[in-house]
Amino acid sequence: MKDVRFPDRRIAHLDMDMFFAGVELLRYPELRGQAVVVGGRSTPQPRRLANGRHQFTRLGEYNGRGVVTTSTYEARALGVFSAMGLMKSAQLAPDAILLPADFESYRHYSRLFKAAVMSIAPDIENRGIDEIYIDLSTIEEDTDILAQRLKTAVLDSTGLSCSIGIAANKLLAKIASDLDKPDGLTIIDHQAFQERILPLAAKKINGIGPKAALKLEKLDIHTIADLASAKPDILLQHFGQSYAHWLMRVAQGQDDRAVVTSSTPKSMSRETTFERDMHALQDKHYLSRAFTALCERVAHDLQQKRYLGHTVGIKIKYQDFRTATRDLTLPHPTNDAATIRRAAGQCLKRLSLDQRFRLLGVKVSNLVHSDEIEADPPEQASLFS
DNA sequence: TCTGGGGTCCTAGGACCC
DNA sequence: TCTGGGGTCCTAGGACCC
Repeated sequence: MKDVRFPDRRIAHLDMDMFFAGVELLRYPELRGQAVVVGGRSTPQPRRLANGRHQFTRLGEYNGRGVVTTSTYEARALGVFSAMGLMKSAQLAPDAILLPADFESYRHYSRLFKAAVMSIAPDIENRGIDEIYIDLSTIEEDTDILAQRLKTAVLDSTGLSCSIGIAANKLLAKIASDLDKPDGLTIIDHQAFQERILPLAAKKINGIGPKAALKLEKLDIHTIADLASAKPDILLQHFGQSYAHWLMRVAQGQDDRAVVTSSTPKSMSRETTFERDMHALQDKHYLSRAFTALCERVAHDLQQKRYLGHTVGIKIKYQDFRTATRDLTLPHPTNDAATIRRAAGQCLKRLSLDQRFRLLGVKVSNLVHSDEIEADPPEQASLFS
């Protein structure tokens, strides 16, 4: 049975509700209903007391660098959101509970909810740990019933709620999933597009970030409706040709991107922000060890996933937040820590290191899967020996 | 003591090749 | 020797997303 609201495709976007914090609440149910924040680089684990209860860290006790990874709705009500500096959020909500992030656990629950969805609708596209697109076009089932079944499957498999948006394409499904959070189910047909999408701020569109939004504001374009009725000349004048055309299309709710069910990685990287800003000479020994450790972690990641990379790159973020990158393409792909370390060292020499920096990163890109690599050809020398 | 870590994609210039 | 156009790879930076 085709749903008349989706004559062409029927795409869902499923977004877990405050995912990391939700997983933590499964572990510490006594925190339910409280302002809880997950994040921090040096956040201690809660201590288990003799009486079986836990002793938690309060946000106000935190000292150091780091940002909020996620927060419960109660914490958001106090103004504490993802990506906010912990020191700043501590001023807003000193009594909020602070928990360390446990990505191992989040990945576990991520696998659970994705498997639950795939048991009903196999065509999913991963968009990170806590959200997916689902192509429902080929499933013969009423949209509302199908969506409810998906939500129930996710809840049964994880104990966590999610929000689902359904529309004729990914663009609108994504916006829709955010409209009735938490535990939302939002279906966007033509009428809902007019009534609920057009009045939204332009930056609600995935792909219009802070920079583009600011430029649009200056052109007196605030909502998606404003964007839809903007003069093409104006957009072409202020944005590149291709971005301007994309803006015009998305403002009409048009998007024909496919749901991509499999993809191969393009790069793997590791980076670290130091507790304090580093100086290349004064902190030479510490930095050398940290640099090598990053290379080893990248190499380990590559080996585990069975990839090799042709290009090794580094990233530095200076005191003043300027970032600089350098990279080097090698004659042969590698996943060897020492080889990566040597190449990264070459890159580092090409950067100015007189200013202190707060972050150092190592990246390997131009990846090939080890299955695709032929056995090493015989060395030239051996041909003549 | 504001501002993490892991990614993707796009643009643009220069080298190099045909 | 000059002229030109197209294509690909490499490098650096930046916007954006979760």
